[in-house]
Amino acid sequence: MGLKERREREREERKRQILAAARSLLFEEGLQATSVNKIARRAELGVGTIYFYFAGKEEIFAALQEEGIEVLQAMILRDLEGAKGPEERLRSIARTYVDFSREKGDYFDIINYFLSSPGVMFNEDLKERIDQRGNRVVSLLVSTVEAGIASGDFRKVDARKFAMMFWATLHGLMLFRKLKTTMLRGEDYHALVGYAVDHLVGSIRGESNTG
Amino acid sequence: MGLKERREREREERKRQILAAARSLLFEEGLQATSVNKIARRAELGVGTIYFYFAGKEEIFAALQEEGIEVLQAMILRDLEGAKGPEERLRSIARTYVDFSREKGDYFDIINYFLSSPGVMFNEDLKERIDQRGNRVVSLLVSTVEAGIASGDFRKVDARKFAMMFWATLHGLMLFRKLKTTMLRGEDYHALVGYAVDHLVGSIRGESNTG
Amino acid sequence: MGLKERREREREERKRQILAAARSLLFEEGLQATSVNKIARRAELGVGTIYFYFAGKEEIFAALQEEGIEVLQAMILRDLEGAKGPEERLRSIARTYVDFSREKGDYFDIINYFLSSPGVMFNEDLKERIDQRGNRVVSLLVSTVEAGIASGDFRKVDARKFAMMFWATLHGLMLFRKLKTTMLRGEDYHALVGYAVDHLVGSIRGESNTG
Amino acid sequence: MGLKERREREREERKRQILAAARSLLFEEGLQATSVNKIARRAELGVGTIYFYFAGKEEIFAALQEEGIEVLQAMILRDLEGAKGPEERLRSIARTYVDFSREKGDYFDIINYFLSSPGVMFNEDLKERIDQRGNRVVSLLVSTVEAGIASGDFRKVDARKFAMMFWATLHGLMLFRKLKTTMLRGEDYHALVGYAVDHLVGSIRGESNTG
DNA sequence: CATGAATGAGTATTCATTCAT
DNA sequence: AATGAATGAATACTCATTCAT
Repeated sequence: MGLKERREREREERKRQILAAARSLLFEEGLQATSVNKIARRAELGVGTIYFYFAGKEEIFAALQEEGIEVLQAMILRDLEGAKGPEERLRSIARTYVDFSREKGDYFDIINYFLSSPGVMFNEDLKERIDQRGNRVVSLLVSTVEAGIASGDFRKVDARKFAMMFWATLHGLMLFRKLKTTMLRGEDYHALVGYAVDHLVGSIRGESNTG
Repeated sequence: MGLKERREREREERKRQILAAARSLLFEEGLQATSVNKIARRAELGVGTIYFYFAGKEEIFAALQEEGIEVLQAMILRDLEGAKGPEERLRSIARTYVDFSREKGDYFDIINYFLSSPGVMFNEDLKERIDQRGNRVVSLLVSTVEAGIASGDFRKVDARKFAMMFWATLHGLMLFRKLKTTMLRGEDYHALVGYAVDHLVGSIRGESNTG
Repeated sequence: MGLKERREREREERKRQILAAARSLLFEEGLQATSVNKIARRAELGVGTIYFYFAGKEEIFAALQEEGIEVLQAMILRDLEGAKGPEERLRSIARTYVDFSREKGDYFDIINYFLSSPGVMFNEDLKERIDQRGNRVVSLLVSTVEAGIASGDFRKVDARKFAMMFWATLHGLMLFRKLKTTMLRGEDYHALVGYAVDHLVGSIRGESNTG
Repeated sequence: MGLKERREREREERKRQILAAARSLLFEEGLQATSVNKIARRAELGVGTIYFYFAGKEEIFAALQEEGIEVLQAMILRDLEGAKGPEERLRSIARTYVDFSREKGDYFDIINYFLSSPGVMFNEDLKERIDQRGNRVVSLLVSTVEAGIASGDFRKVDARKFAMMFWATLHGLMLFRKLKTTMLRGEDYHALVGYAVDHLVGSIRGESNTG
């Protein structure tokens, strides 16, 4: 069994090595320019080897997506530290998502890639993992909302549904960043995002706090 | 001058013919599989001819996007007819966007394509046109909100900002449809959308109606 | 006959217009990027019109080559003004060719294009004109040499052959400019050109002057 | 390690195969008509395979240029065998370059292609190799001149600079072959080349021999 | 005279994936 | 377990030229 374990460990090691290559390419050249051949070259591995560890290109990207979600989670947690009170926490998460989409644009792109590509489908394993990681992030939102409800800061909303909606709004707005030069020309994009967050946060504030 | 006019008309005719080919390909094979060569083949035209009428692939897609926005607008207007009152109108628009993203998925995809691809940029003319069409749709949202404010049904919010946020939320949620099999597994996607619309509509309802 | 003349004049006018467009393209985008369609667009003429005035692309380029040769001639004459004595005149011409190849690189390129392309052949008319212009430039060299011979500054060489050789050397050296980063790496290209001119000039200096 | 060696050998084999196809195309259809797709078809290989062995079109051409330089070198060495004395050796090299440009015109063209195309640049490796091969040929000239100087046949000139100039003159004159039907019409091209060689050789002949 | 629509073979290059070794 | 050679369809786009009007 020691053998089996070692095998397993080596396997994980190799996967990490491949992902490191893929990640550096992603950040250096962007999603589109990141091909399997390039990954192999950078990882100093044969192309075939890549396919031994990953079922295909999408799976590598999916792994990168996982990473991205983890990075996002870490950023949220980090920023959450200084945030006092449910409302401030909600705002903090929003702010972090905005930062994430700007500073870790390639991770954001890859998340958006899977969200936007109708064709791409994961296998069950992958689904499971994405599911978990994603939910962990959403959970941060959910529990923030729940905490607010418990403390009376927020109204009794369906915390999970609200969280999903909150995220959808943010994600949509991040895509709208591109409209800065067209539909949002002359308008203040940053103010729009601020408005949306204000509005959504305000929309669940407990009545006692509204007055 | 009759000649010039005829030329112009024929030119428009050809463009329509090319767009028809592009559109049918888009709907049959999807965005990704729609290439300039295929469009030319289907239109029974030389590839060069395509480039005589359109500056490049993106311009064809942009035209298709315009179409998509117009289709969306028409759908919204059609559905709006039966809707009485600002609130019901807002809900109607949301419902229509959901329908649009499902029934005219390829048009939705192409709109999302331009929203999601950081690299792609339009020339000024195109920007202008997209701008106008897009704003026309957003205007439907804006004026609905304004009407609601005027009638006292809605609170005095920034109508345009709220409209953009409303659209962002819907757009984000439409992308989340893909999560049905992962993060939203076991949850009711439809109910989520319903919840979001309810929440947003509720969030601007005039205080008199809230109680 | 007044009509005929007017026709002729208008025809020349149009050709000039086309060449102006071609020339500006040549200098802005280079030889390779200059296509007939682009020329037509810039000249605000139909493509067909271009073909009414020029037999084809090569003919336009040939006309540009003529221009280039004329520019070269003008430069040589201008620079020759200050040059006293046959030897200094010869050096002046050499210097001018070097300047021409650097400052009017696109004209140089087009001359080299016809010199280098084995396939391209002119019609008789064109041949005649190129012939004349080219000879006019070579004549400047020839007569400089002849003057030197007459004055005793130069030995009694075959003036025309020497002139052709002189030009061939210069032209070859201009092409070698590209070797600066390879074969001539670490060597002084400018000094090489200087050496060559010195050597050739020295090689025909009359014995009385050599001492 | 036997495997690695075999791989390497096979790799070289394939490259040779591709170059054979490219070479035969070059000689049959000329430089311009030689495209990567045609090379692939002739080599009975997929296009992608070509790119597996060569970084791109220019690299194939560069390899062909190397070949050409080697062919030239071989020709020079072969012809040099019968040549006695520095002067005769210099003349021999000149004669060979003339023959090379006529008999191996396509190799000459490809050498001229890299000399004439301002845009095309090699990578460092390629530079190095071209550098070496080119210098090997120039060395033949240089050492011939040096031998002449040592023997007192030639004056004490800068051997390398003279050699480069000598080559430049020859190369320029080879390009002028095209002028046979225009500027050199009625003149004896062959005599011009002969004159140039005579002149250049004479120009470095030691004084004792001049009288 | 002038137009400009139409062509379609052509360009270099990329790509994810397979499979025999 | 690992390799890397091979594929070939696919990509967007260009071009000189023709010809009916």
